[in-house]
Amino acid sequence: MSFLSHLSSIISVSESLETELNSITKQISVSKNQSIINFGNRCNDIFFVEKGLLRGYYLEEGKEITNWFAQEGEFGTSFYSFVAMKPSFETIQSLEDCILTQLPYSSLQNLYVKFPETERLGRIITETYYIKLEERLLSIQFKTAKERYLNFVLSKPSLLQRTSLGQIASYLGITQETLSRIRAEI
Amino acid sequence: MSFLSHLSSIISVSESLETELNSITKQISVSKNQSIINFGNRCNDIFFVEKGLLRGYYLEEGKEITNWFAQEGEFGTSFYSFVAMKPSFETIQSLEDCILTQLPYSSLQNLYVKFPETERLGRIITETYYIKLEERLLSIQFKTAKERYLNFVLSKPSLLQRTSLGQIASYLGITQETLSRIRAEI
DNA sequence: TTCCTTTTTTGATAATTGTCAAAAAAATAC
DNA sequence: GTATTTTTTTGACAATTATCAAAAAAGGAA
Repeated sequence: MSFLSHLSSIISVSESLETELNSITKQISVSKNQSIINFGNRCNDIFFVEKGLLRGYYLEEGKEITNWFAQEGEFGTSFYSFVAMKPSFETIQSLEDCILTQLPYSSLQNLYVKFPETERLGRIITETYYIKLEERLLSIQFKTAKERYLNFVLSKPSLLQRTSLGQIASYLGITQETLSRIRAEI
Repeated sequence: MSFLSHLSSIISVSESLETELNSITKQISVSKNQSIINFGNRCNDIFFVEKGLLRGYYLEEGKEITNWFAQEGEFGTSFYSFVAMKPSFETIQSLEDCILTQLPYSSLQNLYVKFPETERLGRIITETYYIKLEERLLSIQFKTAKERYLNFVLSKPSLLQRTSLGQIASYLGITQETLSRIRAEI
């Protein structure tokens, strides 16, 4: 689903808003395995994935810890950095050749002022992501590694093919070795 | 900090908005150990804690798992239930005698329409809570039980006195016995 | 294809945390 | 103040997951 139709599914997008959105966003192509944002830098943009796959990861004692994946139809950004305009703790990387809709922070802030109905968009999108995050927290807190993996397989089956085991393992909060063993015994 | 001054610290609250807020919210007193929302029911309200302490908890195999605490100046609600208007998975309980500002879902939705600038409030508050949740996720995923407890002591010292060990332990994703041992060795 | 690199699997062992049971301590009620 | 209930601590043991090391498998490049 494209950026505009995604937004249209949440609020009605007037013609003038559509024009404005087209003028402030940019479609960018990113080839596989590029770092779009590096940790330590401010993440000035939010990206909507039209095609491809992004992931955000932290470095924790030299190891890459996947914090999120963003597939087609999802947003990817270093949320803390983007919202607080502080340096990012995470690196955003393309796991495939991507087509992204890029929306800069400042344009979004102006958009909120110029088209107040987009505040609703921002609120609803954030609410949706909050609920997903809460689900994930509970899953990490109270499910076994195996249950979490099975849930991942059910909820994001396509990512199994599109990512590496290590990336999934760290997303689920387990080591790659443990995940490999879990897969062996299923 | 009261509900109104909390909101005023985020956006400028006009006189008419203030009047509206006063008319749609209700100050309620709740004595200690009351269940304000029971799991299985829809959570129709968001509560701002003027005084006292709330917690939200899940029942997981018969055990109470604390999902959040809300102290003075913070909001408490069953977020998923309130936003999605679905039955709540969690129970909200007063841990002390409380004075709460109660804002019903329907009034909030009307407020968003009547005072569009409040969409911004909703967005910013949700963003803030999202960032806190993300921090907590990372802490649970990558910190040891001891590190999480020490971080809790630093970030919410007053809750040590106001809650039980079991409530804190489940909030941190560990058993009460383990937390007791962690405390013994510090 | 063949080599080289990266990813995944497997093995042995250790560390962390959980479970179940009971005792000790603290809080509350009468 | 004493009894009762609740909370916290301690002990013994088990389960889960991590760590370190190495082998096997898979994927890419020339």
